[in-house]
Amino acid sequence: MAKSTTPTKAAAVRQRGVTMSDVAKYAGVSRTAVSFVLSNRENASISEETRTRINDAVQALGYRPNAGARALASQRSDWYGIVTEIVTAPFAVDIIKGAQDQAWLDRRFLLIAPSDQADAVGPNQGLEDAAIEKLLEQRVEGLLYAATYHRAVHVPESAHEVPTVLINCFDADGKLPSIVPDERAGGRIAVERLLQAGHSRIGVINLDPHIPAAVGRLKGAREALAGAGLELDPELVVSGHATADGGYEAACEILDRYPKQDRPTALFCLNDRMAMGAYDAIKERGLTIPGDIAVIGFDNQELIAAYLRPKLTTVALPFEKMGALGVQTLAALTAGQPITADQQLVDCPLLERSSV
Amino acid sequence: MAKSTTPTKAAAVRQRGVTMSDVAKYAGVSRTAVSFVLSNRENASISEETRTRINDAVQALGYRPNAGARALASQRSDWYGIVTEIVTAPFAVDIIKGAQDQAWLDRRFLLIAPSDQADAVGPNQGLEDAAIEKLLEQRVEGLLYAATYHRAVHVPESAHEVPTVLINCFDADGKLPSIVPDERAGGRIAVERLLQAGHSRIGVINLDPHIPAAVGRLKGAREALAGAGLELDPELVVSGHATADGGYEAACEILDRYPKQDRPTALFCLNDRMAMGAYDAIKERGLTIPGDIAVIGFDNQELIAAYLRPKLTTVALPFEKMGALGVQTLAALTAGQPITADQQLVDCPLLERSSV
DNA sequence: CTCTGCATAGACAACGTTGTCAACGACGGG
DNA sequence: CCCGTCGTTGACAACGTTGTCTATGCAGAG
Repeated sequence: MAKSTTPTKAAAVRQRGVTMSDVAKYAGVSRTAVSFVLSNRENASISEETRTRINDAVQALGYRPNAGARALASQRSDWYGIVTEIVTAPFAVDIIKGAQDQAWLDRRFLLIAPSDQADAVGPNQGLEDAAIEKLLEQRVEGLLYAATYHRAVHVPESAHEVPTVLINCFDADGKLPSIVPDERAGGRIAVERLLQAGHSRIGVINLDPHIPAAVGRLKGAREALAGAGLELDPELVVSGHATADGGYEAACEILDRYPKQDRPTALFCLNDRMAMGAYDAIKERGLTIPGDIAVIGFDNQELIAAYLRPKLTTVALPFEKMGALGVQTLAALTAGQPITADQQLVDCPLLERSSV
Repeated sequence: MAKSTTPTKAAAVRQRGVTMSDVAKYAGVSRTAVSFVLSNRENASISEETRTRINDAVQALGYRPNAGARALASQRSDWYGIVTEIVTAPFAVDIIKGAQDQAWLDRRFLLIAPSDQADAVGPNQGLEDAAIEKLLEQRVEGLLYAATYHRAVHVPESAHEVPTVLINCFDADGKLPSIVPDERAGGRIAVERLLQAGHSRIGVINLDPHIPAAVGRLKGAREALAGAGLELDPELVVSGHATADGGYEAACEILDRYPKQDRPTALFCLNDRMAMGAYDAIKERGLTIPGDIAVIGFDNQELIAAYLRPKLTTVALPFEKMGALGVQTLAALTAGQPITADQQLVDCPLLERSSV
């Protein structure tokens, strides 16, 4: 600390560019000494006194190391890049949050670049390549590639030049490590919850049956039923658009198809928006939730799940955790761990609210 | 373009660090020439042939300029920093999206750093300072400072070292330029819409009356009424928590206080979550929307407004636009425009849906 | 009183650019 | 045939670090 001058004042005085030499001069020591102290290298022997003298000088002058110069000289940067369509379609923002927090803990910086992958091949294919190119120009040490919904992706060639980890998606070419939600376990836990509540005839409002989310969640549902000695009645599985309207229609179909005694007593909706529609269908028929029909969702889209009446019990997608794990994995890779195409599954926790 | 070798192959061959000299050697020209072409400086005279030869070499070698070195040498960087609590509380993500898109257009990079401002002074005050510090170490040319909800903020000292623009908040010390939503015009347009639909007795579900959003929106509401020769009945303004429950309670109070003929025929809810609660209160009383009571919201929180039944007419907060405008303003400042504490107001457009 | 080792200094070469300059060969016009 | 211009070159000094190496002053041990 400079004795009486406030740091503010010193900062104001400073004109562009206090360098290491300035610090050295001010402290009356050599540049070498300053460099040693600042990057506290081990093999250096510096007396406690010089050390504090240098630190004081840093404070007094408001010295700020030039990250670019440092990266240039040391051939390392503290940066990771994340390229994601989440910037353009902010459904899974929590991935960024998780990654950002973890990066911050690791004292690293996240450069966020936009992507318009949206659907694999598109008019904006160029944007994504350009984004990665820009990131590589900044000499990021690794890349994170995140999608808004769980699916296979084709990663641009250039991403292979540095360690790359996929989040909420996986490599169609099977070369890169990825981190995805454990859809199967999620499906299982959802249906187990329904079974535990005494339901044995369970309707499923399915997504497009080809996407990984649907495949996994359904598989989990079957496992749960099998565990109770039951089977999934294919007639009770209805697919619909992944929207409230889609859910509404699917629910109508299931509810109207059977006489009361054969009607399912619970609905497993493969996402919360569809559950929202299902709510309407159920209420419209004068039925109550969860009294007549229990409903369980998937995704935990806060604004929906927490505000529906009754509040929706659902399985959460662990976006934040995936983001954090992505950074950790990347850290391991950049530290030299061999790159494999491992897929890490992250748990989807059940959030109990009031619809079961 | 390399004639037959695919760019892929070339890229794979390349081992860390193709430099400008490599390009020069490959193209059989001088480094100077390459530098001229790549930064296409005006005063250079380079023949078309050399130019293409150099570009080809760049392609063939997969040369990628080192952004750090460039910044070091030219004393300029292509980076802006944005520090925001939006990373931690992703309500207004669209600010980031807008800023990112605009930055991309300007061929600039946005470094996004987290903040926990949450409430001005807190245990995490340090995080924000550290974030700005980190950003300055990267030698960003300007800073954007964004909040999740419109309010006054205290910006850390160090932010004054480079041009700084506030988004969705303004400087409590009145020194920095800011970009905020035009709450007043928004309030006016909302109430005008109700008036236009024939309502003259309008209830207002207010936020905490001290926050800028409430002040501005109410003022706008009064102006609209005045324009129609009416006044705002203070009894019809009820404040509540900014939640669905808060809106529910406030709506109950307004609806139950009067006999049918004196009851307001429309509710202006100062945010969508409160409107969501108001919907419940209205429906509970057997009233219809918009038949018996028209409802208009504010914020346009998509997941709510677009999924309520009937869909909610609301005034949108122009997050994306503010983000973009922030970057544009910053560009002007870094280009040398003098820094003033101007506050730019951005329009809040009315989104017509079905609740009026 | 010399030897050893510690704390520091000073020099220098990288790192990959930008930017400025002086200079050169070739070519066309006068 | 000389001169100016065009297209280009090569040299060099920045930029702010890291990293490595040799030198040096000084204290304490033998």
